[in-house]
Amino acid sequence: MARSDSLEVATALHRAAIRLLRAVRVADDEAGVSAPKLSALSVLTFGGPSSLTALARAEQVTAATMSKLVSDLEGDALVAKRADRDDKRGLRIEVTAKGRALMEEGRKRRLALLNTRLAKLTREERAQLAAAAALMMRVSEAE
Amino acid sequence: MARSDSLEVATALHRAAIRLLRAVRVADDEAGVSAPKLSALSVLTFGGPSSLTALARAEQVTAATMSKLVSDLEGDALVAKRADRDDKRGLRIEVTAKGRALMEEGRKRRLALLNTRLAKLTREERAQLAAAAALMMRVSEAE
DNA sequence: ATAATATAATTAGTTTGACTAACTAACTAG
DNA sequence: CTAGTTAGTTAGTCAAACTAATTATATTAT
Repeated sequence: MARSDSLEVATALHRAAIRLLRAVRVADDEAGVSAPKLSALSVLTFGGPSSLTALARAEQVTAATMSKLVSDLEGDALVAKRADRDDKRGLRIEVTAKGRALMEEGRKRRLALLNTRLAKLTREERAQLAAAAALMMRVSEAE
Repeated sequence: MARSDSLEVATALHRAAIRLLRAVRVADDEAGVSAPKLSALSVLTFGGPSSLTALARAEQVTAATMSKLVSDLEGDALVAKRADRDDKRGLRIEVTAKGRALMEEGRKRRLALLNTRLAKLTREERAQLAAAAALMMRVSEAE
């Protein structure tokens, strides 16, 4: 890997991301909540309550897409929608205790699948992946 | 990142992979061929002709899913299906010249989007991402 | 040799998550 | 106060994933 040329890196990362997601989908299916939903729950858990628009932006999807996701989550009592105090158009979406529990559950299931595989890597390789994940987030950010 | 604990790494990678794919989807949409299709084309280009089952396994999807993808690709003349010489049930799926060209085109478009962002990283960081991509492929492999 | 089983690919039908477009309600500037 | 903007929803479409069922061919066992 002498040059670390952008085209190669982009392609390799793209393929690797596709594979990784397909590999963990199995575990996510078992959790009963899909990856996008777990991701949204995770944002709400670690980032706190949020408006729909902000959540959509954080997850890089349209408001319409997020509206549906949140409705589904609400239907399963994993999040609660409350009216914004100041802006009557606005929502304050927050995770419920059940949602938090299920997110942790999902994380654990995902781990159960990935753990065996990550365990085969060295400590250094895992650290490398962790660092790469941070870089990927930066690279994926909007301009 | 003192501990590089598997749960954290798994979660971070998962989220990073989701984000990255959503970020590049924009470019892939422009290419006229979706990420899964480009991925299959890429496998066929670099790995050579393949049966449907083998291709499905390589892409970690069911045969039914791959059958549809390949049919669509065939409809656009990006791949050709030929009967296997030895096994009349089997297919020999190969990329056409058009398919190869389009795959390169897709790669370039993806690059146009990611290039600006990857360019902001240092050479070392890009190398780190390239190495991470290889690790992700290993981690995503079936047992 | 033939019957049973397994494998390759396809088809039908469902689900999920993504999109755009069109809408209502509410806030904000001029 | 009316224009325009912003927040969220709804309807309708599409692609990609799944399972289950079907057809055709191969393989294995009796």
